[in-house]
Amino acid sequence: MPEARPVVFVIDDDASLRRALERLLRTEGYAVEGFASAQAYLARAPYDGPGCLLLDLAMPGIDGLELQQRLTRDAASLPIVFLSGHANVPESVNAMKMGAVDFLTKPADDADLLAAVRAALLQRDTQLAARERLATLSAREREVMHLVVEGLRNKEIAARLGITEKTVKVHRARAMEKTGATSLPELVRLAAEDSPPSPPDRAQP
Amino acid sequence: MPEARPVVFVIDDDASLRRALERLLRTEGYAVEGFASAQAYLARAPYDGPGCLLLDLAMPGIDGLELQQRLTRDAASLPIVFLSGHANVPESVNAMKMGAVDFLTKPADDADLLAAVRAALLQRDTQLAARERLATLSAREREVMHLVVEGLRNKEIAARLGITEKTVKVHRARAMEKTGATSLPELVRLAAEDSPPSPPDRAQP
DNA sequence: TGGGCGATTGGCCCAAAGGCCAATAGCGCC
DNA sequence: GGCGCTATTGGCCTTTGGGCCAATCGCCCA
Repeated sequence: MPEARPVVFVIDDDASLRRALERLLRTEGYAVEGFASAQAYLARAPYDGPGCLLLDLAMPGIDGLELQQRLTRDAASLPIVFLSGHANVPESVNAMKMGAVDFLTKPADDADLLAAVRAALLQRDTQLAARERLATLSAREREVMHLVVEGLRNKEIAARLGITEKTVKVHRARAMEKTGATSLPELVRLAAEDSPPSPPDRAQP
Repeated sequence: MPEARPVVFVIDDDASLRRALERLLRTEGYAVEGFASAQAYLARAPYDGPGCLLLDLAMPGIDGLELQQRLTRDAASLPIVFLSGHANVPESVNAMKMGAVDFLTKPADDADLLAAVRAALLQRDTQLAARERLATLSAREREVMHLVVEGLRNKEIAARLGITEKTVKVHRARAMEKTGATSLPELVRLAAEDSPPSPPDRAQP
């Protein structure tokens, strides 16, 4: 575990603001990485530990909303807190519909900002806990798990996959064991936390 | 079924705007009820059919956000689409965090408005479908269902409730039958749609 | 007071899910 | 070639979950 401390990725073209945010966040015990543009962030080596994004809306090149869209496409993306100076209502609403954790306006109150970051990191923790447990599953185990969670009986899954019911039982048991789920309902909820690239349940524009 | 057509409740203190919205919505085939204030809406006989709210933010007396908070407290509330003239970003973000379906600004494009209403009604349909199926459950059946969904085995539920495992089986079977769930995972998802007074998963301010 | 409904329980039996031990086969790596 | 991991399958036995029929009891309503 080289990454015990959560990392806040600050993406804002205003250098002085970045520095100010870094100071604030560091004193709270977070690791911070600043980027002057979305491109710079995208160029960074992928990160999949605990953390979140603190993202400016208006930036030269790729703007905040566009970056959000790109990142949200894959499920492994970090929760995003927007921080913007001259945003309008439609932009902020869109960002929220796309799954942003919060949308703050500059100048933001330190307490609000830290609260939003905490909320984002909490969300990330939940995400990671689920993914971590699902990560050790083999492809076949994951496949069986999904069918189980859809409500198919072992017999049906076996037919669907062209294998024996016995084998299904084995994969199913391993999936339960590896994920640590102690009941079917628990597995159902865990699996739900899996694939969800789409934000909660709101309509997409 | 006296209420086949969905009802859009328009709450706005601007009478002429209300009339315009009514015209637009009626031509789309919706039933419309207009109110000049939140109080007027609250005074109306409770409605639990298909429908949604089209709500102005700034109004004398109880404002839109406050009404949303009151309504959101109970799970039976209708989905809300905000429509506001001079809203600022924090207000709109709060509304979204509280579970609003959308937040439009005046003057709103007809197409956007109708799209938002459609999304809200769709959400309502899902809500209703779940509640309708859960409505016929007796208190005991519902109680057992919740424990089942939490992952307890029949034997444990029996001990918890101080009754026989046999009885638990009966309640469980009835719950499945009444809700139409054909598998445990299905029941889990159905029950999740039940109690949720809290908006999806975002942080509450 | 009789009927209907929900809560409880029993008995019987069958189907589904899980646990344990063992064995074979294919693949990639040391 | 051998080791380790995953996929598959078999057999056997136990635990759970469900289905069917039947019976009591308490309560509320016509």
